[in-house]
Amino acid sequence: MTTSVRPPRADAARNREALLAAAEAEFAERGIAASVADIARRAGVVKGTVFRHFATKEDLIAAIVIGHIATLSDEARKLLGASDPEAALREFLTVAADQRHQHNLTFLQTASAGNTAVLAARDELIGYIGQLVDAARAAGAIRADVTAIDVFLMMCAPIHIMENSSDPSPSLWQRYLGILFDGLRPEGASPLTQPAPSKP
Amino acid sequence: MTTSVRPPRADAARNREALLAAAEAEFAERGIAASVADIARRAGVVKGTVFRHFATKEDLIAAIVIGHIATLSDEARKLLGASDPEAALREFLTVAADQRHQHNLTFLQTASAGNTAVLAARDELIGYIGQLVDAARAAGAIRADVTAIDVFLMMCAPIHIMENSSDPSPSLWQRYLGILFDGLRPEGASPLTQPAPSKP
Amino acid sequence: MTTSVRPPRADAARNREALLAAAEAEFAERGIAASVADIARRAGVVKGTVFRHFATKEDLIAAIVIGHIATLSDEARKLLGASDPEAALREFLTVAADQRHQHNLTFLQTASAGNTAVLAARDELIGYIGQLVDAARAAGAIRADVTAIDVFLMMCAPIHIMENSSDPSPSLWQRYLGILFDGLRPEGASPLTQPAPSKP
Amino acid sequence: MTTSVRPPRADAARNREALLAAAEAEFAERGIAASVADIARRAGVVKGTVFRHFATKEDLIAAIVIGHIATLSDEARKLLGASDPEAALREFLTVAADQRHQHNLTFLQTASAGNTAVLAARDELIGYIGQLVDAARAAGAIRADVTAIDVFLMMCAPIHIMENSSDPSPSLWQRYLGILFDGLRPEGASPLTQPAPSKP
DNA sequence: CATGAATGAGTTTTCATTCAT
DNA sequence: AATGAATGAAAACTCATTCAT
Repeated sequence: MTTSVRPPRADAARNREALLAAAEAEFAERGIAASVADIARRAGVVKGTVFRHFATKEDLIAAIVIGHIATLSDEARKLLGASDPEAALREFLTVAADQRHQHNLTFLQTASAGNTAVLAARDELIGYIGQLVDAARAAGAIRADVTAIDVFLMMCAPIHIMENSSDPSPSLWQRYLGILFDGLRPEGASPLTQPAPSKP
Repeated sequence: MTTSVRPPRADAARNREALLAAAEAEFAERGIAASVADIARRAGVVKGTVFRHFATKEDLIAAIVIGHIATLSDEARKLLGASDPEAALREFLTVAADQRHQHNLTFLQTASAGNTAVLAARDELIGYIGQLVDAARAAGAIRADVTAIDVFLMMCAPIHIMENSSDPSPSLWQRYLGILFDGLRPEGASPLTQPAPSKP
Repeated sequence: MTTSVRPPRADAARNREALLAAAEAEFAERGIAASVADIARRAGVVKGTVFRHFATKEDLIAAIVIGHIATLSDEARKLLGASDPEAALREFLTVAADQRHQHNLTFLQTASAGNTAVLAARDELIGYIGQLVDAARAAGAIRADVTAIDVFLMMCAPIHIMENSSDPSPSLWQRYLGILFDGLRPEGASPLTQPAPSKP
Repeated sequence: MTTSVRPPRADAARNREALLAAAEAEFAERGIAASVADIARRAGVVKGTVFRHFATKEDLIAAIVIGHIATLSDEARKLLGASDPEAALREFLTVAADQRHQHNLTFLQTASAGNTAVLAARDELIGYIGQLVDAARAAGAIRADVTAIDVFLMMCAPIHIMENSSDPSPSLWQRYLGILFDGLRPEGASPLTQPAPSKP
């Protein structure tokens, strides 16, 4: 019976959440240089406890990244039934960029690159993106030669572009999302010399 | 006649070049975490020699970045007189992305963000880009609302997009440069909600 | 009853003591140039452990200095109730010089000059010295124009004088303490041109 | 014929003086941590040149110390014929402390302990001090049991005492020279338990 | 004689991770 | 399950000294 009460689990779960939140905050403030010790302190636990929950600093990063990807998957799923497929795709990209911007964590992506759990979450997200893209393409809202993988790969570009600026206005990414989205539309699309990637 | 003066300088200059090359290689392989010790070893010198040439790891990074920016400035200057302004701008973006791709060093940009020498080189480059952009705009090849700073900030986007892929084909960036450039063209351009940044 | 709690603490406390002892020994042998690595080796721990106990080399030095000052404060407090105030002050200066001599650490004083914890301990000590001085002055045993701060500042002088000798006899400092103490006594005291310092 | 002109020597001598001056200034500003490189830069020469003149950093320090000792020897010699032996001794101690204070170099003493050239200069100085002391003792101006070596060893004490203060007034040392000198006078002198050192 | 580049050992400090309690 | 002390490898940077030119 897994329904039997196990109070310690509640504590552990709370610690896990506290750690994820603390880690996000520390990484946002101090970049990849955030230390496990600082994260533990911020979460109100001791260093050893971090490693009980996440075998490795990399695992902790992966858990954060997976959380963000899952949020995006949820968002994409919600948008699947939308009546305007173009608006739905645009909304998804807006939400994705906004999330990346608010949790200034693009660098964590790199740090969790090969992690298999991240890859699985990513593939799930790409599935949802595929459905958004297919609907938009069917509605003539985006060019024919653009794929789900393309959109997934381009998802963070507005934030990356913005990060090249020394002192950007906080919503500057919207400008570049606009330009990018125009590039995705069928009007004025010129043929692409490179084929779409088969794997993300 | 000046070639006969100060032979030791030749050695020092050779070391400097070797260090820059070794540093680029190490940074490309191991990211920003590449250590000065490894760079020294690769260049065949001792750690202390690195610091004789570059007072700080950051200075070394800045020297690399400045080198790349200077190369791009040269390229842009060469393209200023081109007869086809659209092709010239596209060629510049192609060269820029190709350079970034061959020396997988986008992250060094971030690491040298505040460096004043880098800023100066950057501003010079933006000046040249501005001339390319003005010419292209005058020729009706790009949308009216796009500025030199926009182009500068977007320059690395194709590489960043490509880097999100686990196993990209080596010329995948060309695909995204194509999409991006389509976004820069006047056909099908939709109004941008965010104003252009006034400073890079 | 509290002695049975937290055995690991005992280990840590032992390490802390070992580190302080090792640091004193190394500093005595090699001066301020003694390295943290050597101190760790001597204490039988690893370098990292030093920094777990003392965040900084300076903190370690401060801990040593504070320990010595505290010992002197204890000594001074004990002497407060003595029946012969002159003997009490002389005894205090003797103990102080002897301590300084046995742990040849006058230079650590300089190295921990600005440390606030050291300053607090110092001020406490000066308070006790003040009481010894007042009692001695009231008994006519020392000149009227000498203050607690004077005595505190002069405390190490016998050791400094002795250290100027290449090969002193181990109790040579007593000779100079004698001369100094004669200078503090009312007999033959000539007026001082400089006022007493208001702060140590 | 050593009288033949050797212009290069003039340069070398000038460099030597510049180095000594620069070294004194650097040591005064940055303590024993002053680096040979900084000294060279300040003297307007290159690091290698420092080592041509002084085989070792220690040798450079020794040269400075010897210079100061020689100045004191000159001063002592001048005072030998003074009519008031007490005033002469007091003047010598005043000049000595003032010199130590103006060139805040007590720490160099320690760093050049053991150097044979320094020892020789020191012994010469002690000889002159001996004559001053003998004259003062003959005049009844100082206690019978005090020797030249005592005076030599005590010479820097006023400065050391003053250096224990965090923020001393610049002439505070005069206060402690006064107290110390009172200790050297015959009035109120109590017997010393330790014999005078036979060697400095 | 001077130059200044190279050396290499050394410094303090940081940090992810392990492990006894 | 949590604690927090210990580990040990690594990092950036400094400096007195040597030596080819």
